[in-house]
Amino acid sequence: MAGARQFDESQVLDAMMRVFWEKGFEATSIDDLVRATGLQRGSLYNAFGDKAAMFCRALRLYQDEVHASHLHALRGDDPREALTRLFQLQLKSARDARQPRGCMLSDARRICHRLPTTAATETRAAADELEGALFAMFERARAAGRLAATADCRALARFYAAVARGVAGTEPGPLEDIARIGVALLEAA
Amino acid sequence: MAGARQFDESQVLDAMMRVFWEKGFEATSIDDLVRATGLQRGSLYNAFGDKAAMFCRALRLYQDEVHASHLHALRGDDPREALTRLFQLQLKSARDARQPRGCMLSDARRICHRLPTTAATETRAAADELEGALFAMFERARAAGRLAATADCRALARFYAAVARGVAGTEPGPLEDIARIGVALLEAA
DNA sequence: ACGATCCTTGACCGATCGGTCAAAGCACCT
DNA sequence: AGGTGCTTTGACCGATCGGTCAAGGATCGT
Repeated sequence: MAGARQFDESQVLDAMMRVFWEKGFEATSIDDLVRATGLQRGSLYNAFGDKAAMFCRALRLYQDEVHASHLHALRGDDPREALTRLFQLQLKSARDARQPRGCMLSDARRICHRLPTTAATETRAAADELEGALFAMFERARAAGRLAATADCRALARFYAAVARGVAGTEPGPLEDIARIGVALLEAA
Repeated sequence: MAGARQFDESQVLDAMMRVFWEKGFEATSIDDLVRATGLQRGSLYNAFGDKAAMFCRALRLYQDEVHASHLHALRGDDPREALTRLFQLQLKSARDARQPRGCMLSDARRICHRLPTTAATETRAAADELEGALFAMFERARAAGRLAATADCRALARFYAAVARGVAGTEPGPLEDIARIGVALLEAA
């Protein structure tokens, strides 16, 4: 019954991530995690620490598996292509019934003042990454002449980051509309 | 000590609304409401019913006091003016330290599947009102020739509703940027 | 004056919360 | 073979959760 680890840590982390992603930090109970992972309470605490630490590990997995692809979509210096890629990723997530709706990061950001200090700063930093990536992309675009020299890259980044936050939980149909408008408006400017 | 109501119901409702607005439905405990209102548990339950009913009443007050002004901002057929008014309202809220950050409605929308049926449908309906008001405004604008005849009013409404959701909790500085871009992009199109 | 009715109060309920711990067991090192 | 060090297990902890209720007091109609 014991001696060495009886479980695959990455599988367990994946299960924990899905629960936190779906229900958020506060609404997720340890019993939820027990059910989802198949592990016992003691094993969870022994392996990860307390609830905040479990959330942190789950959040880090989310960053690596989900958020990283969003940041990667913003590569290059063509804002139209970059935004299209980002919206396409979000559309794919929205259409995938296996994936929880919403964004684990922006949910975490909103409640991070109730998290322990280290978890809070980590969450804040991660949540600000998208705006940073958007800003960098717009700056590359301006340098490449694909954006007016007078364009306010910071403001554009903040705007599209707000759009990205705002589409969390949206159904695929409306999300298609939003993506189309998001790209069209940028082209018009 | 008793006999007739010892409290001003509207004052109590206002206090409850602020708590629910700040912390959300799940993270708000009855004891939080007891502290915020000054009433005892029994009085709260006697006056309003259960926690979901308290939330409903608070949400209705939010609609009347806060959300209604947002819908009113979208009057007329000039999309530039309407959006500017909406963003100005949000900026004013963000600058007002007495008001909680974020939007009680979009927060409620996200967790409404955990509410009782009646509260859930009420919440959903209220949360969809902004997109409806945006749609109506864009249609008036198109009829008045202020928007291209080919403009997709539904898509535009969905897009700006997403922006409005996405700015929840944003600091005044970034919000100014977002408002400026939001209006500028529409003008360019 | 006197019930009837409503409100307030504070104790109380079972359930669940996050977290702990001793007992027991397996695996590895020497 | 026999410790040693880890994991697993399930019972257990105090705190808090949403919700209830009997007791008691104030107000009103009659």
